[in-house]
Amino acid sequence: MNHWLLKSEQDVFSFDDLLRAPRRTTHWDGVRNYQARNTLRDLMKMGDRCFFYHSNSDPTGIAGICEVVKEGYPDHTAFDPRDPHHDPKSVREAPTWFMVDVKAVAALPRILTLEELKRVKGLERMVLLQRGSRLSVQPVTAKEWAIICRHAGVPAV
DNA sequence: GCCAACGTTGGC
DNA sequence: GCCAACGTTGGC
Repeated sequence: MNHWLLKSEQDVFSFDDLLRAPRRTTHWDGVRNYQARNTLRDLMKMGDRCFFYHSNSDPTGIAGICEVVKEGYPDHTAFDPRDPHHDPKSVREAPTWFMVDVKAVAALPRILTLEELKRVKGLERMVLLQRGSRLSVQPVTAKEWAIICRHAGVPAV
């Protein structure tokens, strides 16, 4: 099983929004970056766990854990001219952009803020903490996952 | 293929 | 709101 981190702005779609969604599930649409697209399309597998991170928020940090419940499939919002994420270059016959479905597993007992994560030993090389890191879908190593779960006081599953 | 200009992300 | 870092676009 692999682990990932997904970024969302709290006031656009928060972890609480995911908890309130039907079946606590949503499709992770709107990603328009090729590296993140490759991860969504090729690497994220059923049951993989993801940290749900609030970027550009107050506070900024990891709010909860979710899991992949549907593997990569075309992001239909790219086909819709009225959608803010519309991309005319992506067509149904040859989609450019992909998404997965994720389901909420549990909120963390408290939000682990970015500031706090920066001080946790063992996370120095985490993608999230690298200078200028903007990837909205990114890998988390098994070690990093375990360290963060222990820090949050939740089982590392 | 280079690279300047531009738009976006996201921490602060 | 500012601005550094990054990815993409497009002229050449």
